[in-house]
Amino acid sequence: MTQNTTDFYQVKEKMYVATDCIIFGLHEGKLKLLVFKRKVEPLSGEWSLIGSFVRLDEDLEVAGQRVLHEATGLENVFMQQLKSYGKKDRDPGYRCISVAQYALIRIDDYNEQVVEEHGAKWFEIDDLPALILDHDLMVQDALRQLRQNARYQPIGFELLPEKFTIPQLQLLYEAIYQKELDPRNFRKKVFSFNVLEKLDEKDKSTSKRGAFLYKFNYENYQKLLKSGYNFEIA
Amino acid sequence: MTQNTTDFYQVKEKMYVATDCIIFGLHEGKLKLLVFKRKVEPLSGEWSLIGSFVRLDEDLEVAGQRVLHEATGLENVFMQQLKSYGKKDRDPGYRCISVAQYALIRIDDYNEQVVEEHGAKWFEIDDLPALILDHDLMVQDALRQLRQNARYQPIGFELLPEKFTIPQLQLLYEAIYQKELDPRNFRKKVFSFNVLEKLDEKDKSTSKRGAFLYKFNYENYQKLLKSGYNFEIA
DNA sequence: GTAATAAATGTAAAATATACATTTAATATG
DNA sequence: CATATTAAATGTATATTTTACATTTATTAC
Repeated sequence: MTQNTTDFYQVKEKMYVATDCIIFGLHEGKLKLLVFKRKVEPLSGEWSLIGSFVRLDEDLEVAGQRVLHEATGLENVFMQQLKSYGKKDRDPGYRCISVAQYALIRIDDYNEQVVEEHGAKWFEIDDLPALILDHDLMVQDALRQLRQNARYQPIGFELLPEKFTIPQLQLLYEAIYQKELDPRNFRKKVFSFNVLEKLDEKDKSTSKRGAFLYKFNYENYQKLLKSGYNFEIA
Repeated sequence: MTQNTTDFYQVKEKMYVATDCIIFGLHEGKLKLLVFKRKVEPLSGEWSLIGSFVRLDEDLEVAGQRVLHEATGLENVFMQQLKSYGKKDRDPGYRCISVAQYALIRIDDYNEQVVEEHGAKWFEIDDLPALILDHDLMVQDALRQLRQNARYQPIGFELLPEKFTIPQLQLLYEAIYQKELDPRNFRKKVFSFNVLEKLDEKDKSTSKRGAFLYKFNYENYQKLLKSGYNFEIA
C-alpha cells in the first residue's frame, strides 16, 4: 500500500518546527475527528492530521489558525495548544518538533465541500483509522485533555451552534465522556452555573413538543471563573 | 543595568527550538522557584529560567533532563511538559520556539553548592524577581498547571523526601494552594486514597512526640488511577 | 379527539465535605 | 520523678452535594 519512501528521507541537519491540528467536531450527537488523506510523499495516501511548518514570521497560534483555515475555510476557531512532540525519531524525514493544537468546531457551520476537496473525512471518535507518525498519540492526548478541560471550562459550547437546547448540550457531554447522563440531574447541574439564557424560541426538529433554545452568557461565565468556581459537569 | 545589547540581535532566518525549565522546590514548608542569573549577552545579569537549545539528536524530554542536570547535578527528576511559547518576537535575538517543562525537586536532596556555582537562587513563589523575555508568563502558567495537576495526581510527593510525615504533606499542599487546611479533614482525605504506607519510624525534628513517617505506595496509586479516581485534595 | 413522543420537572436517600475541640505521646525542666 | 510543654493524632455532628428514580406536559400526526 505505502510505496517505498526511502528517497524522501534526508539527513537531519536542521531543526524544523511544525504544528499539527486535532480538529474535533460534533455531528448528530457524536464527537468526530477530521482527518486527511496525505497527498505528498513520504506516506502519501495514509490518514493523517493536518499540519504545516511554522513560518519564521508567524506566531505559533497564528500558524494553527492558518492551517485550520487552509484546511476548512473557517476563521477564528476555538483552538488550544495541547503539547509538543519531540522524539528525535518521530518523523523519519526531518528532525521536527511538532506543536499539537486542538480545535473544536461546529460541524453544521462547516462547508462540507472544502472537506472533500482536501481529501478529508470526519471519523467517529471510537472508529478512527490508524494515523501516520505519532498522530494517534496526539489524538489520544487531545481527547484526554478535551475531557479534562471540559470539566473546568464550558468548552463544549464551542461545539454547539449559538442557540442550542438542553438535550443537545447533554448529548454533547455524553459524546465527550462516552457515558449516559441523567436528564434531571444534568439540567440541575447546568442551570446551577447560571450561564444559560433561556430564549423564547423552540427547536422542534426532534420532537413534537419542541425543546426551548438557550444561549450561553459569557459575562456570567467570566464572573463564575473569577469566583474560582469549577464548571464540572460529568 | 542592562547594557546595550543591540550587537547581539541578528537576522531571523532560522528557526530554533529551546527548552526552558521551571524548577519548583519545597523548603521549610514554602514553595520555591529556582532562577538563574544570566551570564551571557544579551540580557546578561538578569534573572532567568534555565534553558538550552534542543539538540538535533536529542529527544525533547532528554533535553529537559540535560538542562536540569547541568544546572543542578540532579538526575531522573520528575518533569512534565507545560506548553510551548512561540510568539514570533518573544526573543529579540532568535526566532525561537521554547518548550517549557517544569520540574519538582526536593530541596533537601539538593546540592546547594551547585546552585551557587551557577549563579542560581531559590525565590519564594510570592516574592519572585522579574524574569527575562516571557519567562514570567511561563512561571505563572506553570504554577497554574501545578495546582491543577496536584488535584489529580499525587504530584506533591515528588517534592517531599521518600519518607515524610502527614504534617509535612499538609504543609506542602498548603504551600501549593496558598491556603490553610484542616488537619483532621486533611488526614481523612489522604488516607482515603489508600496510597500511604505507615512506617515504624518517627520524625522527631518538629515535636517531642514525633510524627510517624509514611511512604508512598506507587502500586496502589496505579490501581487508583486505573479505577478512574480523582486524587483531589485541596 | 386520541395516540404518540420527547421535554420538562421534584424528591428522597446516599455520599461527601465541612466545621470544630480534646486527648495523647514524648521530651524538657525544675 | 512529677509537671509543663508541644505538636501529633483522632471523632462526630451538620451541611452540602450527588445520585437514583417516575410522572406530567406540550405539541403534532393521524
